[in-house]
This record gives sequence, structure tokens and C-alpha cells, in this order.
Amino acid sequence: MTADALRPARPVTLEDVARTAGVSRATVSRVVNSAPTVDPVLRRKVQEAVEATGYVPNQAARSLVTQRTDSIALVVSERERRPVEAPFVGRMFTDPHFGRVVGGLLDVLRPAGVQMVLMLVDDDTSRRQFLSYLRQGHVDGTVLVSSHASDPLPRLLAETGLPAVLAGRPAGTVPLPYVEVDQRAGARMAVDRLVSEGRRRIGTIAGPQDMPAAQERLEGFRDALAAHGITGAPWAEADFTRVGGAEATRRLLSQHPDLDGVFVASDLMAQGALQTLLRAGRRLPQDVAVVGFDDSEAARACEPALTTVRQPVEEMAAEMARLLLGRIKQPGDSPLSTVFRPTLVERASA
Amino acid sequence: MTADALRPARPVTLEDVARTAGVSRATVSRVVNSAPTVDPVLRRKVQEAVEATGYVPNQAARSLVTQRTDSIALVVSERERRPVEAPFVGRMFTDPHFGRVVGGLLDVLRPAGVQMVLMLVDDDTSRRQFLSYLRQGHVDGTVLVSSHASDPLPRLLAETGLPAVLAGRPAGTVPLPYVEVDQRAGARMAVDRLVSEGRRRIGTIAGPQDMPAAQERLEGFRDALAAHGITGAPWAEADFTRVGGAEATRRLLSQHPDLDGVFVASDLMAQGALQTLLRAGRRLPQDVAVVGFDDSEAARACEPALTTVRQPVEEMAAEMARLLLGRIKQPGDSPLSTVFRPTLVERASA
DNA sequence: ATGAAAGCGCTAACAT
DNA sequence: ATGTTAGCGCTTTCAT
Repeated sequence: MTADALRPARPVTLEDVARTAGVSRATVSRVVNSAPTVDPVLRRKVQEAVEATGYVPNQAARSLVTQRTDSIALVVSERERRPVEAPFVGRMFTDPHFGRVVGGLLDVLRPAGVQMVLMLVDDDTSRRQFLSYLRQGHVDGTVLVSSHASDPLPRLLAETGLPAVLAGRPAGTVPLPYVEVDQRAGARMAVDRLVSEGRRRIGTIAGPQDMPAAQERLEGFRDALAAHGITGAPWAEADFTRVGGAEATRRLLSQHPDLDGVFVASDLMAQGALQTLLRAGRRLPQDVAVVGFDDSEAARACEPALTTVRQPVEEMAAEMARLLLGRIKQPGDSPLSTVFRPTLVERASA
Repeated sequence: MTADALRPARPVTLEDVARTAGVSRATVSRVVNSAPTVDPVLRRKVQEAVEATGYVPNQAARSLVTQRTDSIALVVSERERRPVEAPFVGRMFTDPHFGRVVGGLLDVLRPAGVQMVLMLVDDDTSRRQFLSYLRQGHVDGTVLVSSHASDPLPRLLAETGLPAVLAGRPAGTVPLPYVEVDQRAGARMAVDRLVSEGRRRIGTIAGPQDMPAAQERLEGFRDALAAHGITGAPWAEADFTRVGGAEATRRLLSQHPDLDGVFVASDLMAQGALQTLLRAGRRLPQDVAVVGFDDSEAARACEPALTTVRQPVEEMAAEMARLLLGRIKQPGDSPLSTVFRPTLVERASA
């Protein structure tokens, strides 16, 4: 009946394990970090001591010497909100897209033992705070989701020289790897579908034209139509929200009541577009066929279910995590971006 | 033209600031941590030196000595998925609810300078990993979102004795504070609305009956109907997803084709319910009135827009953050839970 | 009010 | 292959 019976409140350290196993701290450290050069016998002994003591390494101490934290930041950068608007974070978090990105990242990070710190940047102060956080070495790298083209953060992030990956191609030229889907190819698939369904009076609801992704979807749309000999197709701009999509569709429809096909640059906006079309008495897809973009849950929730361009969000997020971990390991490697191929998911709306 | 011109790659430390300011490290530390006992003159000097050098404290070093990390974990605990199912994380992350919780938490954590680490627990391994992570002192506290009643995590978390707050009342008796909405009151509001609209043949689509929240919504529904002299109302159980809601409604409808009102225990399920009702040829709300629960974006996306019981998700999440920060500061305080009042949001479906 | 000095727990040379 | 030792950057007694 020794004092061992009651485990002390004091956390177990390397020292304790070393004493229990009858070896030095260095050896315990080697075993814990699975260094190759350890005698199998001692290794067993240490492993048993670790088990017996319930030892868990102290990350702060480890980081202090290794200069690594085994964690990365997922940074969501949004446009500053005016004081009138409510508290609580902006659009990104209420978009189902966000959760899927988190899921894809976690899928790669967890097996690698890397934690994810979630940060929101939406004004000068939070941007400054985030940048010091980075420079402090709080995290080993960053995945940045930036939602607007005028965002200075991608460039500032690149200037830190620290490992980072962008979700989507940035607006200007930023020397940072990014992951995205081939926007033009996606738009082309949508158009081809509409045309093959016999539609000729085709319009589009585009996303915010200060965002590269939205621009490319619009350009891809036009190029694809041109390939079918159609030019000057009508379009309206919206903000990637459902309500925005509904309003833009109203504008488009009032000017072009004879539309028989619409490419909507996001499923959320398409949800709004369907509402507007239905209320305007159009039958879907008989009178107007609609193709969305994303293949989010919203597409399935639509009535009729939405034919849409699938963006493999989770796979893309997983790739971002892989790219980032790679750059953390080999900071010298040249920044390699990845572009995914979209696919068309055929449902009822077109 | 000194060597100062080119800032060294080596990060600035307390030592550097001390030298620049001509004081000891201790004094710099006091200034940085705004200790009261510092001469105003020295304080200025130090502040200037901090500014000049661009000093940022090293969190690892600080944590090592303070035993605090200024970060908390947001843990999502989900039921283990069968190997057949795809990789990538489960339901929680694709639920718009999740993003709103994140938003509410961040709203309180950011001003407090506390970071949020996102973790997913979905099997024994990840549960064990999370618990060591906690015991290692990686984070100062935990917000746990547990999605199923059989989850052992709330109890295990309580047993660590570390600061923690639960999102929603736990299944058994767990000595941990929680935040939730008054589920029964919410169900009563829904029923009262349906009854006041003249409905008498009322049914409900309940959530998974192993979840306390789902149970209480069902009980509240029955109690409220009883208060109106209605008993034996039909019900069907679903899993809080849109598809599940659609199927459950089909079952309910086939057995009770004369229903004229339905309380659906979540907006997502209500979205599915509306689809089923519409396809069954019911006019909404003339033939069947529907009331949902949550007031999520899904409610607005419904056609017709969904009358629903609003759960102030962001406010509740903010309260969780406040509770947790309080317990981190005063671990002795008794665990105080908070129950929020729901409100009815009137739209077109009832 | 300030400084000197002792660690916090760990890893990585270096020595053996 | 193993142990010894010197820090990593910071806070916090303890003197002064």
C-alpha cells in the first residue's frame, strides 16, 4: 500500500516517466517521439511506464523548443459589417458550404494529429490580431477563406512568408497556392445541358462580379453560349444569397419574360430563383429550365430538385489540408495549386 | 544606416525589448501584462520599445508557466459512422445550425482574446484523443455539442473536472452546466398557433426519441394538445434531417389522410414535410397548416415560408461562451444552466 | 518599484 | 544506443 495509490494532482511529466522506467528523460522523449535509435527492451519499459503513469506530453513545452504547434488556422475573412447590422458573424458561417469545408479539412488534419483553430477576420483590428497571432508562431499554417475581391488579407498573408493555402483563386496575383474548381468548365456544362434540352432563350444569375469565381462562371457561360452560336444573353448580378437570387431573377424576368433557361451561379441563389419563377407562374422545367452550381443540400431541397454543377467541396478542402501540411513540411517547395473538375448532377429542374 | 535597418529573421523576445528599453525582462513582462506596480516613465519606455521592435509574446512560453492557453475547444460529438459510409464528417457540419453556433461563440470569445479549437469526436479513438488533449491542458475549457443520448462523452467530460459547458440538456444527470431553449414552451406555442387557426386533426413529426430535446418537444406537444382537450394525436419519428422528415410525413399521412395541422420538430424536417404534403396534393396552409422549430434559414427558404418556433441560437451560443469563461475564471462556482425562451415567428405555412 | 534568478516541460546537440 | 546538458521565452517569487 504505497503512496502511489493516490495519484497526485500534479500532472505527470517526462521526468516522472523516466524515473518510473529507470531511464533518462532523453530516452523517454525518444520513445514518445518514436525515434529509431532505441533499444527494444528499453522501449517496452518506457511504454509501460507511460501507460502506468498516464503520461501525456505538454504541448506548450514541446512547442517552445520545436517551434511547431501542430495546429493550423482556418481563417474566414469577410467584408466588414456596418455598425447597424446585428452582432454575430456574417454570411460564411450560415452557408452550408462552410460546414462541408470544415469536414473536408478535418478529414485530413485529424489523422495527422493537427488541430484546427477557427478565426474570423472582419475588420482592421481582427486582421491585425490575426497577423500577430500568425507571426507569434501560434499556428504552423493557414487555410484562408476570403469572400471578397478587395480583401487585403491574401496579399498580407503571402507577405508573412508563412505556409498558407487559399480556398479559391485570389483576385490579384498572390504568390500563394489555391484550390478551386474549374469554374468555366462548370458553366459550360450547365449551358450545354440547357441547350441540349432545347433551350435557346437562356439567361444567367451571376454572383458578385468582384469575385473571381463569379466572374469566371459568367465568362464561361458566355463562351459556352457563343460556342452554340448564341450571343448577348441577358444576365443579372446577385450576392450568392437566396434572397439576392430571387430578386435578381425578378429583374431578369421583367426584362426578358420569354426566358426558357437560366444558369444560376449558386444553388442558394437558384433556390431563390425557383421561388420567383414559380410565383411568376412558370412551370419548371417545362416553361423554364434551371441549372445551379455547387450541389449543396439546397439543391436537393429545391422543388423541383435542382440540376446542378457539382463542386467536390469536401475533396477540395481535404486537398487544401494536404497542400498546407506539405508546405509546412517543405516550405521551399514551389506553391502548387490544384484545380478540380466539376460534374453535372442531373435532377428535375433541367 | 545601422544594422537595425534589416530586421533579423529571429523573432523578437522579451529580452530584446528589455535591452532596447534599458530595463529588465521582469519589467517588460509587467508592462505587457499590465501589472499595476510599474513606474509610468518606465512603462512608456517599454511600450515604445515594444512598438519599435514589433514584439509579440510567445504563447507557448507563456502557457508553459501560466498553465493557461487562452483557448477553448468546441467539440462536436457524433455517433460513430459505419465504415460503409463515406469519409468526411457527419451531419452536424452540414447543418446550418452549426455555423450559427460558431458565430455566437466567436462573438464572445474574440473580444476576450480567446481562441477556439474545433474538434470532432466520432469514435473511441477520437474520444480518447480528445480527453488526453484536454488533460494535457491544451485548452482551458470545452463547449460540447453532443448529438445523441447514448453519448458517453458528457459524463467523461464532467469526470475530468475541467471547465465545460453543454449545448443542450444532457440525457442522464451530468454535473455540467448547459444552455438550451424551453422545448416544452416552444411546442406549446406551435400547438396554440395551429389550434387558433382552427386546426383540430393535428399530428407531429418528432425528432429522435433518444434525444432529450426531441422528447421534450413531443411531450410539450401532447401536453399542449391535452390543454385544448385533444388526446391521442398521431406522430411519427424522424432523424432531424430533411429527407427523414419527408419520409415520416409520408407515413403519417398514409395513416391519417385527414390531418389538417402538423407540428414538425425542426425546420429541416419541415422542409421535407412540405415537399411530401405538396406532392400529396395538399394546399398549404389551406388544407394542412405546418409549424416548424428553429427558425433557421431553411424556414425562409420553404415554399410557403414556414411559420416556426424561433430558437435564439446565436444568443444561446454566446451565453455558453460566457458561462464557460466564467467557470474558467472561477472554477469553484456552482454550475448554473440557462434556459432561453422561444418565440413564434409567423409566416405563411400556418 | 525594480531586478536577479529559478524554473515551467520538453527536445536536440553533444558526449559517451 | 543512452545519458548529460543547454536552452526555448516567459512569469513569478524573492531580494533589494
